[in-house]
Amino acid sequence: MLSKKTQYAFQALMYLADKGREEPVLIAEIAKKKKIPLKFLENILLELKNAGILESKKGKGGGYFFAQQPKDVPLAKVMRLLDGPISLLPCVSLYFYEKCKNCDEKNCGFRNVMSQVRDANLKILEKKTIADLVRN
Amino acid sequence: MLSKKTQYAFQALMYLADKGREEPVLIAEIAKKKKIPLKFLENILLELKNAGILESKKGKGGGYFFAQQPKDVPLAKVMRLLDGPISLLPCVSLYFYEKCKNCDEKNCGFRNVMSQVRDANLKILEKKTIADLVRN
DNA sequence: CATATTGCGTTTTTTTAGAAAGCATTGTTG
DNA sequence: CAACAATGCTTTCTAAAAAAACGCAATATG
Repeated sequence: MLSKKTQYAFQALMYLADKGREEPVLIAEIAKKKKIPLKFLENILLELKNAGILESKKGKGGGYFFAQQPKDVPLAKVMRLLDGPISLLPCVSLYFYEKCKNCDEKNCGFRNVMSQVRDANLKILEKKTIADLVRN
Repeated sequence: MLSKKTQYAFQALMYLADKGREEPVLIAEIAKKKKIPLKFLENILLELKNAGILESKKGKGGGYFFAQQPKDVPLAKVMRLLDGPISLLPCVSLYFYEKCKNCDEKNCGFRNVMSQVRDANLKILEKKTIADLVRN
């Protein structure tokens, strides 16, 4: 399951995508509309900013907005950023790989199936973007 | 990611499947061979037994063995039992469904994509069984 | 300068994962 | 039936992670 953090992130991103990139949106506005704890959301948005997905402006008239187009932000990117691996096992992860002690990879039936699962997931999550979440 | 618990469970099930259903295997043997903490494994096997996947015999010559054929135990069953939902969101889960507050399901783009992900996962995890993990 | 807003390190609280302990129960065998 | 060999089950502990809150610093605007 996705963590609350990642779920909140998607809610916020959908809200921002819906608003367009023209004028900044207040953290407080997003928090209120999407019912997300303010300070928690603050941290989430900051992470999204540091990852280059969002941009922010301080002071009056400030707020958050997309740094790139929503259609260029795959869901997989957001999930990896906030939740870590998409794979079900470390030994099949592309971005968070860890060697599997005690198992001869390549001949491990378990690993093979989990690779299939990863591929099936990525096929969707790398292709679908934030833009796909907002067009109804 | 799968929890350690579920990973251990699959290791143990693979070991048992490999041994055949004829004679019981000691918890201690599995724990040693697969390097799983003994008492933790005890609990895991017990859960698998209570779910009807394994069977056990006490006393001398006792141990664990499959209650049904490994080819009749889909991976999804084990995962749901020990880790809960396979879906990424409660509102798309078939077995652990929870209503999504604040979102008009059916028209929620996020939910729709997550449903696709769930289906892609289940297509594999419901079809593949323990037997598929052990044949090399 | 006053005000509005994000930035960010710290701390707190809650939940979950992982594991260990200990005794109860059941089965086997001589 | 005694002794031993296993699993059964409840409880407890610990550590890590997730979720959230706090407070002040930094920065932009008018």
